[in-house]
Amino acid sequence: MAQSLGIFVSDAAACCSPISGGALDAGAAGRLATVFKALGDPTRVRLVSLIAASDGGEACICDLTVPVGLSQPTVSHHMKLLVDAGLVTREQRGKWAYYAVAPGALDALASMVTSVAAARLS
Amino acid sequence: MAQSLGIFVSDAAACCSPISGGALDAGAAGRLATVFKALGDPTRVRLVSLIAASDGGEACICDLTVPVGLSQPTVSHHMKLLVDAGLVTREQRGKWAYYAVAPGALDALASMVTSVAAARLS
DNA sequence: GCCTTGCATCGAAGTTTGTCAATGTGTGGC
DNA sequence: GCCACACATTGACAAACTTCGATGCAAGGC
Repeated sequence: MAQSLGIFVSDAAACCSPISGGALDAGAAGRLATVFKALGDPTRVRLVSLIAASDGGEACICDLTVPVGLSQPTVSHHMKLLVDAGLVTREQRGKWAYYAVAPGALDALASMVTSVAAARLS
Repeated sequence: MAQSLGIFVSDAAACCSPISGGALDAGAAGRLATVFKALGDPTRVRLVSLIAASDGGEACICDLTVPVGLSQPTVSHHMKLLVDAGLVTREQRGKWAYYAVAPGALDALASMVTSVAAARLS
């Protein structure tokens, strides 16, 4: 699942599904839903937002537990889901693991949403 | 919940949260997550896409059960979630209930996503 | 080598979600 | 009035999700 972002970025580039008359096929819908599901929890929306707004655009787990008010294992679990969805990257530097919003991931998501909306005008 | 769309549209207009240094507050994150959760299922992504791509931009339940391969009560349940999230509108005309993508909902969602991404550059 | 620190993983409990069959509700045609 | 049709609601059940405490693992400091 770690590459779902990669896949849906290229889908956004290809734009609009193959045969089904403008509607997304089951595969594209499934990959899109995976990303939406990753953002379908207030805590994870908060985490992405905190990371994006944080200094240098990156943060470690210890920076995030206090703002969201959850235990370290729980935050770690949420971060894993976000990484698996391709929304966030993880980089280990020494003892710390630095998380950052995956470059282009949110923009790609936004353009997928827009392209579904645009199907209404075709 | 029927007005979560309305709320988050105005949030998009106001753009970017109040105090927390660019990060979304819990309320905004919760409302955003509600919409994402509604799209966090392959079936519902498919339904929105089918409606958006369908003729006239609207469809009734009976048009949707076959493409998604689920029972009528299940599709009806999914549509209720989408309406509650403010992504889809419902209009009863005679025996049929016509569903359409809520005007501006997807665009508002896309711009919310973009604005979170933009927090990284502040 | 040993202890501390930051994070991941495991196992478990409680809640939520997706799905269906069965049933209810309202509209239109006869 | 009665029947057929389109859709919503209810009740039930399995699967998935969220959360935690406990434990494991790797890196750094002494």
